[in-house]
Order: sequence, then structure tokens, then C-alpha cells
Amino acid sequence: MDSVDTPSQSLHGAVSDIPPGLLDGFVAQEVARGTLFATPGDARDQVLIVGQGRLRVYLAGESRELSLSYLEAGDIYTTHTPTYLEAVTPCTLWLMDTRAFARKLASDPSVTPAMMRVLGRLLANAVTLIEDLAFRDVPARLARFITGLTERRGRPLDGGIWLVPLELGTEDIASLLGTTRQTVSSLLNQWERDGILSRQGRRVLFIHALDTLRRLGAEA
Amino acid sequence: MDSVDTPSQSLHGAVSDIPPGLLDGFVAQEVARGTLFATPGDARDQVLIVGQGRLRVYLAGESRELSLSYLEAGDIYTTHTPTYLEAVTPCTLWLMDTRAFARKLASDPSVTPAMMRVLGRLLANAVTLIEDLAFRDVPARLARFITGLTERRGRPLDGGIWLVPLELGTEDIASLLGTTRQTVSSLLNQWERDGILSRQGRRVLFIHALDTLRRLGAEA
DNA sequence: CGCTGTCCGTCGGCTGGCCGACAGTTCGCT
DNA sequence: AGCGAACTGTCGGCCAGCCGACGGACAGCG
Repeated sequence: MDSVDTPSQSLHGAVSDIPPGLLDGFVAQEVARGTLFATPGDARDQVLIVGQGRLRVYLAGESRELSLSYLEAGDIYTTHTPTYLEAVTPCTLWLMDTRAFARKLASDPSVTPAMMRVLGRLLANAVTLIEDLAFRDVPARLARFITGLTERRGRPLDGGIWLVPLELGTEDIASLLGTTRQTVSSLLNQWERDGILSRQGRRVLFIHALDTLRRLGAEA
Repeated sequence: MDSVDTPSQSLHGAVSDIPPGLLDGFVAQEVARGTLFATPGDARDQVLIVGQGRLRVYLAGESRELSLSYLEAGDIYTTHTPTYLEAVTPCTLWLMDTRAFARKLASDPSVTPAMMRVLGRLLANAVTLIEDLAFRDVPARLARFITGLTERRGRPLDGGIWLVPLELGTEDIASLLGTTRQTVSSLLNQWERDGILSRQGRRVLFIHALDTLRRLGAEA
């Protein structure tokens, strides 16, 4: 139910408890890894619920991409938003046409609250991302990203140290933060030299000074 | 029904035809000019519909502000979003608690489509703003802002020239675009020297080469 | 094992645009 | 008319962070 997220949280909404009957009318579809499932131009407006797998939601400019978030099992999204949607792993998706979904909502108001919550969350997260881009420099964004990860995924060890699994490469992180591979790389190594964190292989992070990171993310 | 907008459109949704009964349960409130009506911290979650006046929706950083949009008569918004909301002119607002509104939605599904449309628009606009901030440089953003204004508010004159009323100062525009007064000022004057546009007083713009502006907004 | 492709670290150069400062302009008010 | 406040234009200094480039480190694979 949780997922890899933008600095703060994520530009998607998850329904922790899928209301009974929510899936009625949805059609399952398998999607191969690497498929570009939706693009901004698409006429096809759909509501989708992720059954299995991971999808990346992103925006694309001339020569850059900005990942908004990764969707995982249980997440809801709608293609009625000018974003790209790419399957990072093979996925099972539950799909429904937006129009049909609207009809469903009208006839069965019990689904409405869940949907509103999801949309509200989407919106709040989008606003938070705007805030990040507009007001915070890259170190602050990266620090917030890491503290967020730690809070959500980290496991505390002895001495205030946290173990944080990391399934994203430098490039992926950069894309989430709206910066470049190089900048992320040097910051991370700088912080490692400063003793704020350390790494073991490419998929594990140890956070030694979470408070320092919090401070870095708060200022600026 | 239209309003002063962000580069593309605006981070709000307007209900062109307020469905009959939508206003049931809303309470009117007068708000004096300059009032800070809502802040990110507020516990008070409300849905509001603007009856009269103008409100500015914005985010605030340490030393900067980013305006997301201006709300005008007919616009719907919800404070359930971490933004500031300030009355730029005296306003009449229709208010309703979010919880109560949710109940209303549940009992009267006919309002749902309107609400979904509004939320969807809000979201799409937020995404567009993110795109602008992440991918486009200031000249492109400003160009898009102006072409947008022209399309929505401009009146065509002879010879492909457009007259565009402008009720925003340099500073206000800068805040909408996430840049500074100085940068906007120099760009505008540069473009005036280039013959792309001209100005008459502080509230009127003449666009001479809309196509050039479009090109400036598209590239980068 | 080697080989090849992908990922990561680091450096220097370059620049968009922020910031502070200040002078000139316009507007509203009395 | 005349003053003060608010808005606008312009300049130079400065720096965060992008970009290109390149070498080293890990894989997976035959």
C-alpha cells in the first residue's frame, strides 16, 4: 500500500480499505514491463487501480523527465491528467472508463467519499511538489526525500541509526526531485563524508544523523 | 466566470452552470479586503464558492510567494489544500464545512459530477504548473502567460494586433510565474523593443506578434 | 572468468536568473 | 497643484546547479 514517493509524499492516492463493490465494473488488464500505458495526448480517459506491479507517473519536457511518483498495488490513478504512465514492472491493472465511473458514482454514492479522498490527496501532493520546486533548493529536496523514505521505510537500528532500503538509482531519484544525476550523486557523497549517512552496496542506506537531514530539509 | 490565470489556465475550477441546489446548505460570509482567509495550518476544512470579489491563492516560502491563481465570482475552491487564501478585494463567499459537504454529496449524488469536474480541473492545472516550473525557463513561462491572457481576454484589432487588458502589476505577474519583478520587467521591455508588443499605461497591452510569443512559449 | 553494458563519482566551465541598489515614473490624495 | 507612496526600469555582482566529459566500479552473461 505504500510506495516510492516524491519528497513529501506522492502524487497519487491509495485507498487503504478498498470499499466493497469499488471494483465492480472494472476490467482487468495485463501490461508488459516497459509499456507506455498513457500519454498526455490520450483521448481515452480512464480510472485505474493497480492490482500488481509498479508504474511510473511522469512529465516529460524536451530533454528531461520529471517523475511525479511511482504507483504500486492498491493505488488509484486517473489518466485524466496530462501525464505519462509507464509500467516499470509487469502490471495487472483494473480499468474503467471515466464516464462509466462517473455514472457509477452517481448511482452508488457510497464510493464517493473514497474517491474524493483520493482526489484531495492527489491535489495536496501536487501542491506540495510545486512548493518544493518553487521554494527549496536541491539539497533541501533531497534531504526531505530521504527523511520521508526513512520515516516510511526505514528500520531503526542501535544508536539512532536507521537502515533504509533503496530500490531507486541515482538517476531515478534525480528525476523525482527535478534535478540531475550528478547533483544527487555529489550531495550523497558529500553527506557520506560528513558522516550523515553511509551506504552498503547500491540498495541500502544507513542514516546516521536523521535530525541533521531534517534540518537540511526544513531550512532554505 | 473567467479569471486571471496562471500561465496555462488556473489552479481552480469554475462551475459555469451552478447546478440548482448546489448552494443549499452554504452560508454566506462577507470578507474585508486584505483578509488572510485561510492558511495551510488551518484545521477548518471548508468548501467555498465565490459570490463576489477576488481572492488570491498562493503558497509562501521563507522570503517568496508563489501565486497559484486568482479566484473570482463563480469559482469553487476548498481550503483542504495547503495554500494561503487572501481577499484581494472585498468578497462575498458561500461557505460549507467539508464534512457537511461530503454528506451532502452522499445524499444528493447529482452534485457529484460538478464536483469531480472541478477537482479534476484543479489537478490538471496543478500538473501544468509543475510542468512549467520544471521544464520551462522564465521567458517561456511569461510568453505562455501572455498568450493565454490574449486568448482569453484579448480583443482583436486591425492588422493582427490584439488589445489585452491587464489588471496585474509586474510584481503580481512575477509571483504567478515563480520569478521576480525585475526579470519580468526586463523581458517585457525587451519584447517591447523587439516590437512584439507595446504598452499603453499600466493596464493595457497590445500584442503585435502573437505567433512569435507562441513560439517563445513552445520552445525550451 | 573476461567482456560488455549500465551505473556511479567527480571535475570545470558556463549561465539563467536572483538579489540589492537606485533612479525615474505614475498614481492617488488632500 | 504638490507630496508621498507605490510601482517600474536597469545595472552589476554573484552563485546554484546544469551540462559534457571521462574514468572507475559493478554487475550479468556467454
